[in-house]
Amino acid sequence: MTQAVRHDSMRARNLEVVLGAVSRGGPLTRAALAELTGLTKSTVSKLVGDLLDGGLLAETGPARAGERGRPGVEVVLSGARVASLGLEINVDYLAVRVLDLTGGVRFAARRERDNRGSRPKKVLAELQALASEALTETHRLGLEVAGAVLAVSGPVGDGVLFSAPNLGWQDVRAADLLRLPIPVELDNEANLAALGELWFGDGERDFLYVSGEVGIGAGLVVNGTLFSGARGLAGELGHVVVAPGGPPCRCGGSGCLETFAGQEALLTAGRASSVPALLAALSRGDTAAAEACAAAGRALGVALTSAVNLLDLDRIVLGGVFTQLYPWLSGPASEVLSTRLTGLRGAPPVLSASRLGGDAATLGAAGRVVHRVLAEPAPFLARVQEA
Amino acid sequence: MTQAVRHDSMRARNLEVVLGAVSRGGPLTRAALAELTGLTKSTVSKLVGDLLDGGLLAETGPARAGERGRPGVEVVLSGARVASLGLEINVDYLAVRVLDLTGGVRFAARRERDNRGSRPKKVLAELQALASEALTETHRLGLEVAGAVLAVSGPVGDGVLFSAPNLGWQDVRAADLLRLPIPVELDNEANLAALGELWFGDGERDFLYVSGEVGIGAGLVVNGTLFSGARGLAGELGHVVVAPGGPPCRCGGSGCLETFAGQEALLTAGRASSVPALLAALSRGDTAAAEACAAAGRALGVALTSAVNLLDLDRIVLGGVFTQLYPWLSGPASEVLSTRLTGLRGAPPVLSASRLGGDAATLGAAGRVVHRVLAEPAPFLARVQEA
DNA sequence: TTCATTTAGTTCACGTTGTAGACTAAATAT
DNA sequence: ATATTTAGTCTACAACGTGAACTAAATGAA
Repeated sequence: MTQAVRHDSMRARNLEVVLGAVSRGGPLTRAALAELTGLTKSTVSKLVGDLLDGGLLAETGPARAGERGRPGVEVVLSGARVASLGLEINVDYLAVRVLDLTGGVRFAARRERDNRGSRPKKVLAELQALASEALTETHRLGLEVAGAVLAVSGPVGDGVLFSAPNLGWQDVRAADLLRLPIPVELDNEANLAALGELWFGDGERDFLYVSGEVGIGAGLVVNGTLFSGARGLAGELGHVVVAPGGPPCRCGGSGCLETFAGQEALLTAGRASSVPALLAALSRGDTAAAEACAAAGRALGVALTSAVNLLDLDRIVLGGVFTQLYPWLSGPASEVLSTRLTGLRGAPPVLSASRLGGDAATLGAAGRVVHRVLAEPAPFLARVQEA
Repeated sequence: MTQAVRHDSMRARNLEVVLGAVSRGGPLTRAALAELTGLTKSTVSKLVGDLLDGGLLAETGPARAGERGRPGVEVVLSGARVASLGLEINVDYLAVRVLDLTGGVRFAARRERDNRGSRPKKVLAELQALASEALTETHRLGLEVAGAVLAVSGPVGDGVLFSAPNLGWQDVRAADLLRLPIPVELDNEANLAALGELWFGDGERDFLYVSGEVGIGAGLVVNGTLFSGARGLAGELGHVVVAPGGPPCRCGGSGCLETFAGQEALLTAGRASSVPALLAALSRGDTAAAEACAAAGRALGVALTSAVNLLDLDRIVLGGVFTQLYPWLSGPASEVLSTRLTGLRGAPPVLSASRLGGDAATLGAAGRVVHRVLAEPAPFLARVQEA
């Protein structure tokens, strides 16, 4: 149900509106903000004053426009008070990243480490060490950490990682195993990478991010918001049916996308022992490797056709190993998309490789906390006033 | 961007909250509303007073609770002021329905008519006559018509019906061809039927409505809201790929769901000349007809598997001709769903037949106008105060 | 029958918040 | 120097929700 509005929530909302406008619209003067939000200059002045006091905004000095009239003083997001922590567990590394409110990276670390088959407890202990390091550094910088989000690859619901095909884990409450002084939230890597791409990459308001790892996941962004379905399990692109009579899949079905374009299938077909080996083979012109990628690309094209028909996408970003394999995958995939989709909807969706690569997930994870602060700045201001 | 809140929009929002609470929570006293919304009794009293004056709420007399204390006066939605018009163009009929704010049917008419191949102008002229009749009757009842929505089967965007496979139409601005004294909005039949099922049938907060007509469309409801994708073209279930090498499809691809479970495919495989003929054959135990339905059911199961994996559905409602074919389709379809989905997500989604049948679309169309009034009652109240 | 008790709804002085316009500040143009 | 233009602040004011006191209307016990 929509919440009733009272005076305090009216104020909270307006603070949010001003902060949001600044975060989207770069440096803005109070006058410009009044114009943008529809609030009066005096109200905007008060709101901006509170946000400045709270350390969420900062003045950048006079805006020298060279035009007539008194130049306005521009305000921008301030990175001086609030920070957020993004964490990621991947097959072969652990990663941490601290962002300030402006989206600036304040700390980043990555520990290369083969997590395949390691027990959750052990991996999370190591991650906790890394996170503590990040927190110490953040406090040293005088920043207050507003929250943390942990990215794992596999379906997540209600704080539980149901399965992680790359790690061999099942039903792990990963965030609860971390002992940190701030609350940690758990989410799917594909979803968070999609958000990373939205906020820091070339994602527009609407696109699908495809994460090719051992399994294949996807994060869907519609209207600038993540779509996660009824129970948060949306985006299982890997088990979209590509050929009903195809190879059996670990999900119990057969002919899922994963059986054609999952890492295992790719390496087997390409006769390579690892992704780097596959890439090496590709760059020296190995035909088996190239044909393996082409086949995977065609399967991906079929699965994406279904996705586009259901979800009305006009942009698809390929991430994970697909980013590196992009030159060999994208041709066959977009050919399938064109022939199957142009009939009904004019132009087929645009395919592109992720620009952020492996950083997308931690950026999205930390970014989610940043955006939560931007969406609800009131508590941070109240705390200041108490002091 | 989120809009800034001012005194008038605060009031508008609170009116909306109270009205929404009444529309969901049946008859409620002012005291109960205060409890529910978190507003004080005095505020609720004022808001309810305005809504009563505006004719959107009505008092039902004292709530005889038999308990101690003064009994509260319950208020309910009032059907006495505002009405809405739902229109539908189907292959073999035109339909009109008028609902009041309470969801009560005030007028309904259906003109049986074979629209296959008729020119848009002609069909819409007939529909306009039907709609005018409905409007006259509505005015006679003293109701003010807040708006109208027209349902057509085929993808719709920006007021244009891009293609209607059942009618043979292309790129028709159907709503603009109607000359009515109220604005008419155009939307997809599957989407509107999904909303009809949500508001008047057994749709819960999350489900997929599948509309089996000549083409196969779908309407997705998530969290009580219609999901329509970036450009409003989501839900093209008919062109989800079921078998990449399958029969060619009018969309340019091959092996789409429509080539297995579309009306044409069904009738050819079942050796029947029409849907009634197919049903007759089925009920007398014709094996070709039964096998045709089973095959369609399996194909539907495959397409729905992809949809569930992408969208995280736990409930699917079959509408259109699939409602009548349900007994012969549902077994094979849900068998495919179970074997392909139980591995990853425990229980497979629940399949059911639409309870509203052919009424879903007009109900959803008119219901959408009703819900718009409930979501924004302020203009109706202002108009009263002017008088 | 009477009166205490309980719950519903209204009234009104008050607090919070945004508004409008006057006013001050700081730049450019003439 | 002075007019003009735009930015930002200040202040009286209005809109709206709040909260406590108050009235209304029921039940239950003496």
